[in-house]
Amino acid sequence: MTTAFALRHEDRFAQVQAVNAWKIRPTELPPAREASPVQPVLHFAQDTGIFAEGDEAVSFYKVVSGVVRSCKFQNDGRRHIDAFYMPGDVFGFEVGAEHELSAEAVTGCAVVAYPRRALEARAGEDGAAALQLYNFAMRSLARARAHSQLLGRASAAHKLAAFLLELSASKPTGAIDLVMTRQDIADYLGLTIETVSRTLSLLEREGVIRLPAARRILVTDRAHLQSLCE
Amino acid sequence: MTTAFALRHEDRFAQVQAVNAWKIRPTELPPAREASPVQPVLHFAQDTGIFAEGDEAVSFYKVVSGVVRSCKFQNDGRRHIDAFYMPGDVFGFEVGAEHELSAEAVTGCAVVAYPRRALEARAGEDGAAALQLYNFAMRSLARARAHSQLLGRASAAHKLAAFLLELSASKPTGAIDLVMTRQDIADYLGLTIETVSRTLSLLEREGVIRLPAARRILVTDRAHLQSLCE
DNA sequence: CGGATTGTTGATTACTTTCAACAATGGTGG
DNA sequence: CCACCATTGTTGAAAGTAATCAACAATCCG
Repeated sequence: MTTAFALRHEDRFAQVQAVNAWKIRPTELPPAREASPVQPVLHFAQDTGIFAEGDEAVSFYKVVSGVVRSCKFQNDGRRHIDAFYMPGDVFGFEVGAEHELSAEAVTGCAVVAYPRRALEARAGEDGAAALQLYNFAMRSLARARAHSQLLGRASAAHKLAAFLLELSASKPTGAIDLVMTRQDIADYLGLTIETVSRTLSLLEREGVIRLPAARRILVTDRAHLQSLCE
Repeated sequence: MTTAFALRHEDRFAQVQAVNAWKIRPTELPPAREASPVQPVLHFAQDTGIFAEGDEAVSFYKVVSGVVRSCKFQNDGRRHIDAFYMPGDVFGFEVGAEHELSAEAVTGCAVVAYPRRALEARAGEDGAAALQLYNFAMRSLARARAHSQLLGRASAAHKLAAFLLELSASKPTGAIDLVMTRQDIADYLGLTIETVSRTLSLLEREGVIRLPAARRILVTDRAHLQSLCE
């Protein structure tokens, strides 16, 4: 067990290092003009880091296109995914000077960086801006609470059902195109990839979903899925 | 299983109802003067509700003395405890108009209520006040993230170790006086009371802690406790 | 077409929950 | 002050669920 974890940790670490070597660092970009209402759009290739744990938290980010994950690598080699951010979502909020989580591009994606110092300075003068900042933080808080409740929930089927409902919320057709791997889902739900895979297969056998391809899920019985979340 | 859950749910529900019948509701107090820098202190007896899920979120609260828990009752009868709040902590933040969680007095306690409307209005004018509000929200966010990571962690021993370290952080002597029940701890960590009890006994047998009384824990080997959290 | 990555499935093991009984504690009234 | 009862906590045995180990299938890329 220890060996396996250690190996996984080393693998992951090596991977992260490799990624960092060629990732586009926002801190390497010319500083944004503080007064400019339009911020530059940054592009990140799939599986590249946007910022890493311990980096100075110089900016907030808004997803323009693609999907971002924020995650924490624990010393036992496990990875905890805190959240997936979809277009429109804001991420990278921090209390202190440094990022406590890493953010990585799940798919190729475009994000806008908002310089934190400028934003917080402006909030000190402009109340409306301050309230907006506050509201973004509150939204993150609501999501974090919901995630805690999801992780505290008992069964794997519950977790998967809640996750699928979250993903399909914006898709009335019930067709979900997963952009994340099984490992991503597992790390988000506190499960293993095997359990994720098995549970999806189980849901398919029960007629709740269909899996025409590994990355495509059709929700055929949303009511049943909802009943699993109760 | 369903029956057991249903029963538990009914029991809990009845209990909450009974509690609500005689709890002191902040909304029943005369409205605080908006300009007043000193807010009234509210007192709550042990196990009484401070606010309930669905209540209009009229105030934020700061703990003066005692301990508060915020929790959510799920439809399967389980209770999820989102956080414990100690003196100095602020709770009751909400994005929307209603509380998404309930807050209850773990011990007899005193809290100060800050009228939300007045505070948010003031934040619109006074940038410093707005930033303070923002910082409180951010601190809640950091805690919620840490809690997610705790719940995502695998073993019961890990969870208990992290919980004990959290509690003993402010106690250099290593003596913890628990104010919460095993059920509270279980609902906070996503475990059952039996597992909490067994795991504590296990930690005692391993010489990491001592349990001179049910509600008293002595941390005898903090390093070992920390190694369990990695 | 290989080779690597990603995903699925089976068998076994380990851990937590459940069910059950009992012990300890604390408050109340005789 | 003590006996009693309710609440809270502990422990054991059995059952259930997810993790682990392992093999294999499918997919994607160069």
